[in-house]
Amino acid sequence: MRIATWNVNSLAVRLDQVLAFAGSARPDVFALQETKLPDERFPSAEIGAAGYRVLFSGQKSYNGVALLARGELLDASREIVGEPDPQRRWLAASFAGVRIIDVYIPNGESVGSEKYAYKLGWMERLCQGIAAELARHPELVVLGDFNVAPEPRDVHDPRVWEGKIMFSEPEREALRRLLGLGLHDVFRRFEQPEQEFSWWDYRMGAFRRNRGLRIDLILASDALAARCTACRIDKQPRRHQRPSDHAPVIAEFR
DNA sequence: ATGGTGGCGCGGCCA
Repeated sequence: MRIATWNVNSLAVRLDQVLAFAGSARPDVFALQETKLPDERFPSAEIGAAGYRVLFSGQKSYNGVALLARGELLDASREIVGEPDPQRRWLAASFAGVRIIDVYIPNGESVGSEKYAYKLGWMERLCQGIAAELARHPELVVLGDFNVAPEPRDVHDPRVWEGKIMFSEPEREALRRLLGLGLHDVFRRFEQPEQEFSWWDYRMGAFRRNRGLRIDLILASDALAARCTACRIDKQPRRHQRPSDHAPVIAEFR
């Protein structure tokens, strides 16, 4: 099974890039974030014509998550259990016996802001929600845009980013608590190039200078991580005309 | 340098 995740920063703008990537990488399950589309505008027909079934949980202008799959998606959930949230950031479903949870963790704006408090609260609720899902589904993947770089090697310059949004200690601690449920960042189970990132700011030539962060993650439960055979970031789409600011991440499971 | 680039949608918010 091949699983991919990509923050597309507007599916309306990036639909052709999504279909091109799906056609070449051919993921069985493809999680999208920041679709920025209300459900009535979701391009189900175009994606269906490419051979994917779809689930989506969108809103106008902001947020929005979607799951594309080459087969049935069962037992869909659009809210963390017991945690209604008007911001569409969670979409879970089961595919071929594997629980797939697509998340778009809040950005948090800046350390100490109201949005930062919302982010830390959301991550705490996420941890509870994933614990509940894990209790029912031992084979589970949590993937998406986490808006947190786990370790210094996931940041182009840790001295610059220390204490900043996406690399502050409370955010990394919240991510460690999530991993502590029995999840594995599968990217780090394989040899990887140094300075390998998944997001680069649009400004200041950050991509050209590889000033990025690795904030797009695929986390697998113990049972599933044991079956992971590869994980990589595909930087090619970030080189396109009108790119997303994120690159897709792909993992293989036997 | 509180900048800069991009999406949404048409002023200002969000990332």
